[in-house]
Amino acid sequence: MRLVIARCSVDYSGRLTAHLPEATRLIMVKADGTLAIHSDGNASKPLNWMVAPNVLEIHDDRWLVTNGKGEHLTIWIHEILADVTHDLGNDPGLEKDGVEAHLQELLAAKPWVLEEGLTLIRREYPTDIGPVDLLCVDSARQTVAIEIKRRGDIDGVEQLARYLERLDNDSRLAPVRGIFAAQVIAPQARVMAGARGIEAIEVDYDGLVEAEDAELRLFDIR
Amino acid sequence: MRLVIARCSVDYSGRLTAHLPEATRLIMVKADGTLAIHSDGNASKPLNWMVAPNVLEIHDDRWLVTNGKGEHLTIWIHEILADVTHDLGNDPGLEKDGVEAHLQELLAAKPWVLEEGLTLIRREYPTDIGPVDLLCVDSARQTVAIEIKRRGDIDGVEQLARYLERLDNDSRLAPVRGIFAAQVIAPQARVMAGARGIEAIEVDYDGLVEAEDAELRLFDIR
DNA sequence: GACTCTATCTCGGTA
DNA sequence: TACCGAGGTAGAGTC
Repeated sequence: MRLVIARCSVDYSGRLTAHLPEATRLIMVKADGTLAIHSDGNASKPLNWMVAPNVLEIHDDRWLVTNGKGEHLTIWIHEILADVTHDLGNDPGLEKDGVEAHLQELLAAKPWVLEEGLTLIRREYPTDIGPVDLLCVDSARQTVAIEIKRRGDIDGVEQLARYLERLDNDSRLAPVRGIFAAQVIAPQARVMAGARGIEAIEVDYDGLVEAEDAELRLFDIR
Repeated sequence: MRLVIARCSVDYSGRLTAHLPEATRLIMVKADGTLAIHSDGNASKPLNWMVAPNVLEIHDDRWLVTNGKGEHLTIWIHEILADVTHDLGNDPGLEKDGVEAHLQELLAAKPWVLEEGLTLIRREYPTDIGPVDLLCVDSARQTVAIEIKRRGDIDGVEQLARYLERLDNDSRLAPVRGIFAAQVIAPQARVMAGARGIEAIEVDYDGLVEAEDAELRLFDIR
């Protein structure tokens, strides 16, 4: 990683056109070629950037960065105040927990947690406006579409309502009812779900994880 | 701005929990307190961060960052390889051009680009759930509500559908039909628009800009 | 301060 | 590769 502190001005042209007047800034160039220009305040995001893959041409008075999509960035270098390079090596990367994907996995494995007798048909059931998180059948053999969110807001309920509208057009599945599952459901989302005849269920994520761990321990004593 | 290169491991807990195994990384601390941890590749975004306002406590073996929302970040410092501070001063900031507002301007000036015979009534026509981008009349004197996006997605179609519902309650305007205009329209949005009787039109932004430039040159020879 | 909407969104997944 | 949805979205504007 190369870190340059420089007085510079910048022009970007691509998805929009933008200009940065002269000031002192940090130019960060990563090993893969990704370049970012940071100021010292007023934003955690860079002022300008160019992601890899790109081509960096370094001239005395300016740096030119171009990519294959017709975007180009010109950094006019007025004065270099510092210029250091460090080899950071490969990064093992971030380990996340507590995201929607994991919640979907847990509920796909045990849909009956949401309602006694639910059986999974498939995850990511495709419709022509996008995939439904889970498609199930209930104990009375009615089709149930399930939308899963970490945080249950109004737009999630609307998303599920749209899926239900599409699925009801499929005579093999209709009539389809909906379940909106989330760790936390906002009051407005609950109201909206009620108005649409959709059941809103809060899920105990930590409880599910614990239950999963307990089951694992049954087979694999550690 | 303080730049530290260090071997470190990181734990974040807040909106999710995440862990970074030990590796060499850049820790960037901006003047306002915003902190970001960058690896050397595979991402333009920081691996972890904490935006201002926050509190940074520096100990020998670890840095603790906390904010008022119950999030906390722990950086375990194993070895510091570099540590420099630069005063960058205030940044004059970015000047942008070419966003949705500009597209709305261009179409307000020439609604007939979307459909022969369209005439503008007004921009940002108010309804009780928010302003419609453009309200027009067509050659048959029917009212037309137009929603403009840079990228046309399903939620934009829904937004326009809600406006149409409101506008149709106004007997001076009804019946009102809708046009959904965007530089690019997603297939799902196209399906949804079809289902709602809304016309979806992709707009050639660059072409409009060129046409505008050409017209300017007619009056103002440069 | 809370809410809404945009974004050079970024990023990861999948067809 | 292109498309699609999620995000610790961030950030700007409005009420």
